[in-house]
Order: sequence, then C-alpha cells, then structure tokens
Amino acid sequence: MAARNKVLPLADLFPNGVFEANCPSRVVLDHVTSKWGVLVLVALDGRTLRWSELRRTVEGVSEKMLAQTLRTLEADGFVLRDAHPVIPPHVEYSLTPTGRELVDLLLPLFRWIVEQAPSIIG
Amino acid sequence: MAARNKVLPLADLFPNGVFEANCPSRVVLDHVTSKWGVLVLVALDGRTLRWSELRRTVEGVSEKMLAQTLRTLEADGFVLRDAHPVIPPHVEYSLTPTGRELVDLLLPLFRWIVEQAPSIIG
DNA sequence: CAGAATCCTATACGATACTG
DNA sequence: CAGTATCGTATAGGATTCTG
Repeated sequence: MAARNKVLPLADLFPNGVFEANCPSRVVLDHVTSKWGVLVLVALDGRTLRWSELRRTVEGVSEKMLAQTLRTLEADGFVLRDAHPVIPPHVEYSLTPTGRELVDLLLPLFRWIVEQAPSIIG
Repeated sequence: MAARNKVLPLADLFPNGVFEANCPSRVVLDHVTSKWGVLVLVALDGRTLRWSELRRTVEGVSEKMLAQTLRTLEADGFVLRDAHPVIPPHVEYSLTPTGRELVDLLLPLFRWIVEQAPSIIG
C-alpha cells in the first residue's frame, strides 16, 4: 500500500527534526534570512553586479554589512566572487548554481511580500 | 509585438522600487525573516497549536521572543490567535488564509534549506 | 496556562576613517 | 575601486520573576 503523493505537513515529514535547536538548517536559515541576505541574493537575480553597484542597489546597506553578508553567502556557496587583478580593483558578484536554486525559491516569496506589503503595512 | 511570458529578473520588473530603503516590503520581510518568524510560521503549517506546544516545538525560543513573534505575525494578519476564556487559559494559534499563502511559499524554501544544510555546514 | 514585566547582556549594526 | 579596521551604540534577545 504505497502512500499517496500527498504533500504532508512538514511536521509529519520531519518529526521534531527541523525544529531542533541544533538542526544544521538553522544556521543556513539564519544566513539567508539575515538582515541583508534576501535583498542581496535577490539583487543578484539574473545579473552580475560589482561591489559598488550592489552597494547602490541595496539601499541602506552599510559597507560593513555588505561585506559581511557577501562573505557569508560566498562561504555557503550561494555567491561567486570574481576578482579581476587590475588597478583599480574590479570585483564581480553573481549567483552560483546553488545560489540560483535558492533564489528561484526566494523570488516567489519576495514577490508575494512586495505585493502584500502595502495592504499589510498600510 | 506582445512581450513573451518570460519571467523577467525582478530588477527589471521593479526598477529600483523593491530595493528602496523605505519600500514597505522591507518591514514585512523583516517580520517574516526575523529570528523566529519562519520557524513559528512553518510550525503552524497544517495544524493548530497552543502556546505551550508552540514553545516546545520551536526549540530554543524564549517566552519573550515567542510572544513578540506571535504578536507581530498576528498584527500582520498571518497568524490567528484564538483565546478560550476558561481557567486555566487555553489559547490556540493557527494560520490565517493569508498566512497559509505565505507558508505555502515558505515551505519549498525551508525544505530546500533543510536538505542542503548538512552539506553546506558539514 | 499563557503570557507580561523587568533586568541584563551580547552582538548586530552603522558611521567613520583608512588602505592596497 | 573594493574593501578592512576601529569604535560606539542600539536593540535584539535571553533569563528570571510575577500574575490573572
């Protein structure tokens, strides 16, 4: 008796697992949902941006936080840092294949929030 | 020449808009991606939970943060608080229709992160 | 049981200045 | 240009206590 292909509640699929304090997913979740994580990732959707472009695109991000966010996302394998050894420096950021998978899941969420936000915040 | 139904990069659909510092979406995004926001929302997927169940389910959340997170999510219209006026108190939390929409978008992301996390953190 | 109130601390975050 | 280093603060967040 094969189970139906019904989508089960997450709680049933991962009894206790994903809500455990030391579940590895919490670390990645924290990185992605960090203050600037989603914005930086979405900003890189479908394009390559230089440091300064990224800084200007994601309004309000400080240099420190942009650097920190990019380092984390690069270490997680979501963002590719491509530094050209020229003077003045030229560094390009883009999504890795894994990063693209992630952003593909992030975009519907982000679009929905953008659409709903005005009526929620008013 | 009607444009193709191609999914355009977000940056093209919302030139500058969504990355503006005062875009309303930032507020909602902050609420959802707050430290415990995603976890609480996902915990309520497909079920109703009492305060204490929620507290035990989402391991590590303090009473203060659970209360704060629930209040925010309720104010945003994602979570329904149903208080039964009995002694001792009995309060149930569940998703509103809007909350269910949100969680439907959150779940694929969360599942993906749960699956990828071990190899990323490892 | 379901929180609110209080207190306290870590650290996330920003502003500024500096550098290869 | 693309960052790093330093410093200072706000506030997010936790532990504890209290209460209807």
